[in-house]
Amino acid sequence: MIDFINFLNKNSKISSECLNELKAIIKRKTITKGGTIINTNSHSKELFFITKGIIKFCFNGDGKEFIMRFFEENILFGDIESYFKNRKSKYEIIAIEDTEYFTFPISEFEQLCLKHHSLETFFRNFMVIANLNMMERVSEILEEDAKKRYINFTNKNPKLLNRISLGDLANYLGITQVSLSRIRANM
Amino acid sequence: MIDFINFLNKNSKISSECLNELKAIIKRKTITKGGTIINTNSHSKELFFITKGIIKFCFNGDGKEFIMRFFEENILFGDIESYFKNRKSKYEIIAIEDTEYFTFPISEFEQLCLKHHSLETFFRNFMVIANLNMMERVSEILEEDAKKRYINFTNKNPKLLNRISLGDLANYLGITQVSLSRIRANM
DNA sequence: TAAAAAATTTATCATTTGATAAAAAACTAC
DNA sequence: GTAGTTTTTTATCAAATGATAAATTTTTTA
Repeated sequence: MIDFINFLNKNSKISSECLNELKAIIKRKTITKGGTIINTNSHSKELFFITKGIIKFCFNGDGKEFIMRFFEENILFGDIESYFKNRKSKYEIIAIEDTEYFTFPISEFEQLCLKHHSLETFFRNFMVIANLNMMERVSEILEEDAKKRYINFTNKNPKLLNRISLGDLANYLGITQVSLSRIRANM
Repeated sequence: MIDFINFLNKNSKISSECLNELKAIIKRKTITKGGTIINTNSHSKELFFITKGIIKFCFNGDGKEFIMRFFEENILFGDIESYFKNRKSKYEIIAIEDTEYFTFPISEFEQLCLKHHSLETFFRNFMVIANLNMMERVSEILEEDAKKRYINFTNKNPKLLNRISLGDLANYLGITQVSLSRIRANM
């Protein structure tokens, strides 16, 4: 649990009392490659912190899969849309490697945020960073064509590259897998 | 200032003491159509709340303009990337109507957040909503072609439509203005 | 290890969008 | 109100990507 605590403390110092209360709501889980952590149409109410493995955070449209983001070790994430809009999940979370993770209910986390100002500050900073990431993703999709986006991804995520299938990468870039294969052939 | 205070109170109740301290850092400003609120390469450190008018939040790539979002009345926003990554702004904020707005420094707002837990909670909720908006934008760009995105925009923003030029809308949708004109011709 | 399954590549044709130029329409300023 | 400016439309051709099918390579499993 050390990694998760370090992650929490990185932005704002969390008291040991708060950490203990956090530990009480955290569960450890594992899932095998290809397994589903949350389903479309489920009501997702948890946050997740991966200690080993990768997942894809994705959704289905007209039979095709689109990937919002990959999450690997030491990142906190969750389907906050489902929780905050109180609706069934549009998204799926699927393990693309055997994955180990911590999970806890957002509602209980929010209760702790109300009690511990420093945790609320952490949560706010966490949302700021999540937002900056999404903004960067929007601006890149608007500005660059698929070839450029592929090159950018390989530069920014050299380590992820070997752990992700071409098809998943294509679904992340927003093009077909055949199209990505063609782009690579013409480089 | 009533509208801004209502906006603040919508998610979490803010004490009158906190509101008074907030009022002390808020300035009222106006800008005429076409005017620039923040420049690329400036160091943006403020949040903004529009009371009248619209702005475009955009950036330039290779001579072309790309629009991340429009902000109209009663929305809080700012170039948080510039502030939180402590770097010169990639983005520009340009008025597309004569615009009146409040503005205050993020750093002083953060100070108040440290002092007033409820304001921190507001800030966190604000970032959650901003993040959900950006996620929705990503998923739409991935899933839909330009024609569908245009139709979606007209459905979701019927009022904005009359206040935005075709060129700006094209820059928001991520296609050329000529392309958008063609799409409309074939409907 | 062999067979089966899955992932990737290659090829062909259709569709969408971009680039460019020019015409038409709408808006602005004097 | 008219000239000038800006915005929008139309047209043509090029480039990028999608859809589909089939071949090839890689991975999985029995």
